[in-house]
Amino acid sequence: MDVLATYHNLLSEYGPQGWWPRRTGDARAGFDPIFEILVGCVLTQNTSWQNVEKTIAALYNRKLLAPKAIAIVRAETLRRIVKPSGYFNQKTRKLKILARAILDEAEGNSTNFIASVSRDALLSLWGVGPETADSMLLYAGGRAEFVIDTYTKRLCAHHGVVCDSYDEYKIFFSAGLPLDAGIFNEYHALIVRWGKEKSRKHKPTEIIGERRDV
DNA sequence: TACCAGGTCCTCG
DNA sequence: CGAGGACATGGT
Repeated sequence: MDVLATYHNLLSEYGPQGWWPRRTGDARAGFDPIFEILVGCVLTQNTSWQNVEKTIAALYNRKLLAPKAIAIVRAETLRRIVKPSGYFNQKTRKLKILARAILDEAEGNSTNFIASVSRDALLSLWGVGPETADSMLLYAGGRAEFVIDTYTKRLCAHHGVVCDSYDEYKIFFSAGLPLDAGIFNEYHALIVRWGKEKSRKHKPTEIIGERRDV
């Protein structure tokens, strides 16, 4: 599997996917666009983005897209808002913990937090595993950390590549690409797009990308 | 009606 | 350490 060639093939097949960061950048009161990304990373764990959007919109409407607001809002209130995203008990706790970390370690400044936090520090937070940590660092922090998810593993398997661990997949992709956060960002989004396309019924898997294996 | 969705944690062998 | 189960809602 040629990692870079596969990227170009996916990009030409699907075009840019327009993930984070978004362009909505005006800093209205109670709205922190970087924090929104961090929240999205948690909420989308094993959950469709469509469901996550309901929660993000509700948080926005209630001016809760900021660490301080999440830290002080009643857990029961937050639980109801998180509900459409599933796992609402766990995710409510995860958001509270994340917000508290940003307050404690960066005075509530999400941009400073994600710019200075180590990957290990993120992983030490309850509810942040390797994929969530890398998503945060890549999409909120603009750092070149490749994100591995189930679709990524499927794409590899599709090309006859199987690794033993998250870290091995990550090394496999990182080693095959320029260390460019923009490429990592778009590539992961394209892989998700590919995975969705592929899993659709009535639409058999198409071979996308190189097959220089065998 | 089942299965799946941009995973993680906990428990057990 | 790896496998297996729990967590929960909404769309198809």
